[in-house]
Amino acid sequence: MGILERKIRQKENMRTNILAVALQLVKDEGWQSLSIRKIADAIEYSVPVIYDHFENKEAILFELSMDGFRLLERTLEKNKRKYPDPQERLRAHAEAYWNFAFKNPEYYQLMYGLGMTCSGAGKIKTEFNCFRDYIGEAIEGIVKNKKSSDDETCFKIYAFWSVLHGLISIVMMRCSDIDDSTMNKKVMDDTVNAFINNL
Amino acid sequence: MGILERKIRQKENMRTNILAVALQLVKDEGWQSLSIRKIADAIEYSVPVIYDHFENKEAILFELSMDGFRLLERTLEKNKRKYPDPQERLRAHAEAYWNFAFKNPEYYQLMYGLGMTCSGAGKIKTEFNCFRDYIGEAIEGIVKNKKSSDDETCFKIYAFWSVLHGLISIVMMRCSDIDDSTMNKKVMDDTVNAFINNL
DNA sequence: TAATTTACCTAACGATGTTAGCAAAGATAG
DNA sequence: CTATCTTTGCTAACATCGTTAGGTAAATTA
Repeated sequence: MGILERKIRQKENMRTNILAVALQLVKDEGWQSLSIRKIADAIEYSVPVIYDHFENKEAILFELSMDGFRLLERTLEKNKRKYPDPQERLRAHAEAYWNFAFKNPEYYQLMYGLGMTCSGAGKIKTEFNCFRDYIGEAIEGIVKNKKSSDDETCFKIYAFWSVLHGLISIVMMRCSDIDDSTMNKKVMDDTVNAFINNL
Repeated sequence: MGILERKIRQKENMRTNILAVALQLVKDEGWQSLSIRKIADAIEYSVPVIYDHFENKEAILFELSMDGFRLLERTLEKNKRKYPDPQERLRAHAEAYWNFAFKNPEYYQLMYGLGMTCSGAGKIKTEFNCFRDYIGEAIEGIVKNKKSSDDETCFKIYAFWSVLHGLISIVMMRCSDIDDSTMNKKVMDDTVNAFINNL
């Protein structure tokens, strides 16, 4: 019978609706002002309904965080098919990571705990760290014909990721005194170039 | 007359006591659980007394953040006197930055908004960014005899800072899958070496 | 039609940041 | 010494937050 299916569909709709509405609220007003009551208002239901679909607020943040990682991963996966040359691929990954961060700052802040109380509190982190794996694969591709120990390769992966994440964080949290966004991007491009040339 | 002075002294004592107690609470229980009421409890006064000394909670966080920057700056200033050679100085600054972050994670998290709602919300940032200036000075010292444009030097400053801040953030937020702290330090040392050799 | 499950809401609890308003103690002036 | 005024500190409240208990009415099943 279709009734059960309809109910399941409705329940899923409600769930995705909550997530969508929460994300929109965050885009409009920032993470700090997101509240369960505002979500309830926006979906036009009372507060406890939200708790039929999520255990607590953190579960909502966790799910949104996963959405962020999935969104990023999709682009990286595309790059993997599009750029067989590992050097080009690494450049594309860096570009994608940068663009992702500044086109979806809400997601990036949530995923890496910038300027907000931590979401998954470490649950996600190691499991879901797509970027580390994707740049790791590319760097290994570049480095595999040269003499380079496993440790050295691992170090390079973290160094590469760090400079990207660090620069994004500094710019996003307004710690940088460079206002011009193209200028900031140039810092990244320069650093990525220097890094790749020295692999 | 000494009465006024005594009062001023008492008022200052109260103020520093609030800050000290807040910092201790944070060290014990983390930023997320710091509350005005807990501070009031700890100083054995009622809640509104706190508002005689600070405009709001954010003002307390701001002041603690400044303490953090001052604490870091003191070490950097020592390095400046201790290491006349800019290369050694830069290495010492990096080491100091790293040590500061992991000896005082509460301060570092507050200063750069890691895993917590932002404090000064950008007020401090550009004014008080001692680290940027200190490594900038050292890098300029290393680079000044080579052909290097102002832009290039500026880029290098941010690249250097980024890799340090990025790596610290990744480790501190448990995004890294390297557990061993000496191993993480080694990643930093390696990256710093590579960076300096390529200046 | 009666029983049961589901969907949803109102109202509350405890905790938060913040503030109004009052009481008591201290300082000052006559 | 007394009367005024300022300072100091408190109680009690407000609005907001996450979360949950308990009830009502509708939808489903028997």
